[in-house]
Formats: sequence, structure tokens, C-alpha cells
Amino acid sequence: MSASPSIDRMFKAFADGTRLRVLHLLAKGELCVCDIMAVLGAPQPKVSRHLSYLKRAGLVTVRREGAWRHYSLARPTGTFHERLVGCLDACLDEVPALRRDAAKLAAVRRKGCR
Amino acid sequence: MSASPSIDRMFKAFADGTRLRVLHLLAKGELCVCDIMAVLGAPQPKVSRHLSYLKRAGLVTVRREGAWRHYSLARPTGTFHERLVGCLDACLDEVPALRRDAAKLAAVRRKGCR
DNA sequence: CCGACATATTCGCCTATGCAGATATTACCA
DNA sequence: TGGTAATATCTGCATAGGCGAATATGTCGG
Repeated sequence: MSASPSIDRMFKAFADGTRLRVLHLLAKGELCVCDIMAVLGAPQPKVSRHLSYLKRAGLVTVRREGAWRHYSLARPTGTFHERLVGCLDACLDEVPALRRDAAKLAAVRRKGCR
Repeated sequence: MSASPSIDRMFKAFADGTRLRVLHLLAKGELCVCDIMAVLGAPQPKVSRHLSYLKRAGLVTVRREGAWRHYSLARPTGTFHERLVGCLDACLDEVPALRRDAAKLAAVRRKGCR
């Protein structure tokens, strides 16, 4: 019953630097919490908290595999949702910090998150 | 020197119900503060504050004509900005409250804002 | 059952920000 | 100059929400 996310809530979800970085990473594919921690260099509770936030907002989905949680972007549920997610791509080349994250993600993926 | 607005700031600008309503109205064309007050039924300082916020974020521009300030959406400065503003259209049909605003705007325009 | 690991949640603190009300500014007109 | 209308800003308050630290939950191997 992933409630249809309100416009307001979805914009608020995007209105935080950390969450924006997380969403941007997830746009590149499914990731576990430890991957995201590794890329952001952020403590685990922080990452987990923001992921919960994004899940409540209907922006991400979780796939459980034992103790791991694999997060990915939720399939857009409407025109608005779709356009909003499209903004992530539009950021890509404009924000140096996000490019750095992308580079680090590649490295983390090569070595694993542990 | 309307600084190139940061991604963060622009999303924050969208992350408030009142500002979203204002932006949505401005998407329909230039408006003075009193028009917006009339449509939203909000006190003047509140409207003015949010307009200042949007101006700082680079999302709106002002045209002065005597004592009046006419606000309109700023011309997008980049891909990201453009897509973000595009989300306003995507909201249009999905949010009843915004449709009501649009209807009221038409009425206000017919009678003037005073 | 135990211990290690991955993740989630709670708690207290602190800052950001929205709001109403009062006041300041600016422009126009008599 | 004085008054009025349109808009902007300041002040004080209340709440939302981010953060780190500690703790809880859940899963697996032995």
C-alpha cells in the first residue's frame, strides 16, 4: 500500500542535499545501504534515515535479501513523478559533487562495499 | 547578478505548499502581488516573503511599474531549471487545490485584484 | 544459543524556516 | 507636504527536520 505520494512530500524529498545524492546514485541502479554509505562517506544511521524518508515518499523501493536491503528508484506512478525523476538526469552534468559521487560509485562497485 | 541558483535551493523553493501554488499561478502569466493575495487568500507579508524567496532562488523575475511589482516565472537558465519548471505543468491536472486556484485566478483577472 | 554483521529506530540537541503582526519603504496624487 | 495604496522587511514564536550517538532488530554461520 505504497500510498500515492503527495506533490508536496515528493518535492520535500528532493529538497535535501544528502537525499539528492542518494537519489542520483540510485538512478544508476540498485544499491545496498553499505554501498551508499561507502560512496557518501556518511554514517549508517544517516543513510538509513534518508532511505526511509524516500521510501515513505514513494520514491524508492526495497528488495530484501537476507540481512541486506537493496534499494532502487520506484517506477514512476504518474506524469508528475516521472518528470521529477527526470530532473535527476538533468542535474547530472551540472553538479560537480554528483559527478564525483558517480565516479566513486564505480570504484565501490568494483571492490564491493565492505 | 541573479546568481545561478543551486540545485538544492531550487528544490527547496518548490518544497512548500504556498510557493508551489504561487509558482503554479505564475506559470499562467505575469501577476502582481495583490492578484496573488486575492487568489490564495493569504496575507500580504506572507505572499511577499515567498516571492522574495523565489526571487532569491532565481525562479521568478520582477517588473516594477510604479508601486506595483509584477512577477513572472524566470526564463530557465539550464536543462535542470527547465525540467523543474516543467513539473509545474505536470502537477496541473493532478492536484485539485491547484485547479481551484486556477479557476479563482480567472475570476480575479476578470474583476481586478482590488 | 552466540557472536558478527547489515540495517533500522529512538533520543536529545540544534538550526532552518514558516507564520502573524507590526512597521518600514516607495510611489503617486492632491 | 500629507495621505493613501502597494509592497517589503523586521520581530518574536512555534514547529519541522537534520544530525550524531546509542540502541534495537533481524539474519546468518557455527
